[in-house]
Amino acid sequence: MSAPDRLNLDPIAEARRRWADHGWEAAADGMAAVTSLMRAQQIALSRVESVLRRHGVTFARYEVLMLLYFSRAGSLPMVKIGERLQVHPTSVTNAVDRLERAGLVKRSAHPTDRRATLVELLEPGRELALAATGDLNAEVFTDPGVSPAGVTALVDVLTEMRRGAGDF
Amino acid sequence: MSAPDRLNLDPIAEARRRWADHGWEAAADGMAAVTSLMRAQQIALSRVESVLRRHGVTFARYEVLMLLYFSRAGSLPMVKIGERLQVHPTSVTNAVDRLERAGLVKRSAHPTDRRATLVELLEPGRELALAATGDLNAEVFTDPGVSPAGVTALVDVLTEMRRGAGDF
DNA sequence: GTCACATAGTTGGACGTCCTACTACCTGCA
DNA sequence: TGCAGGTAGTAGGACGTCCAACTATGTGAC
Repeated sequence: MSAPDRLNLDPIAEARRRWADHGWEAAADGMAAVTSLMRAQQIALSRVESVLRRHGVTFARYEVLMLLYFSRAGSLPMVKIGERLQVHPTSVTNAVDRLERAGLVKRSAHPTDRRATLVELLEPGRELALAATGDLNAEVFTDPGVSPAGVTALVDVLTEMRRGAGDF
Repeated sequence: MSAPDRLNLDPIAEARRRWADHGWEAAADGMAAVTSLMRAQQIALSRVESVLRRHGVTFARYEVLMLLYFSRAGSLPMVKIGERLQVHPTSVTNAVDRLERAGLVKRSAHPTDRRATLVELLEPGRELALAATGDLNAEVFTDPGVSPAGVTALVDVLTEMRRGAGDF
């Protein structure tokens, strides 16, 4: 081939250029940021899920297990789980259903509020959480795919974004 | 209350601290980065979807429309769409099914490869893409929720991450 | 030329997320 | 004390994503 055998360009950089070319300069950077975020999350989630799959859980369920693991009593009301993880109540119901069916957690009555349901971490759940964390730490978190400086910058920017969205 | 009326702390910063306390220092930053990414994506997607809902499309389908809008011929093979958007072929089938049912795109035969299917942008799809982009630019992309410097830093870090993952 | 292998697209299923709607229960105000 | 309004949790449904499996078609090596 006479043309420089140019491999694929970055699709997001291309989109950003097209945005600018169409007179949308003011929005081009934001578009690139949002689109990058979508794709990077997909990449990170995929890496995480491939590790967790060996343990028979998904990231959503793993997060529930870790939340319970770190909780003082080893149990939390459903609504607290939803608040901490920033997900819809029905997503908590879904995750707890599956964790309970797998024998990793147990639902029990709240001692004072009969509307509420406590989710309690069972021993198999605790063991799975620790084992999965070991693998995640070794295979993903110690090298998340960006330089240490990039990691810091990333967390800082996203913290700003989350705070602006009212996350905390 | 005598205690400093401390509002909710950042759940991710808390998790990071717990990670360090448990002897997982080497992984704590990576964990925080990945978790931040998950949550920030959810926030961004939510903002985008709330705008697109008015136009009757989702972000996945909007991306297909824009890809066709920017394509030279106004049409692309399914597989090309999947490659550019980095999604599974079945996700493309799903999105094109719905776009076609809505009269926004049309499937047609590929002129030389009988295995392939071309997706062609129809006039209503082109108009919807432009109108939705106008709203997205005005309501999300011009102010994505982080400072301009943050936007640049974010895109840079995520580009590094995507390149490392073999995205382009 | 043929056949093994690769590629394009679809179908069916699992899973997570959200939304709407609904039941059960709690709480504060009149 | 009693009722209105808020809160906890669940059911059903829409949607996107992936995976596994399958059909149809293209291609290269023998």
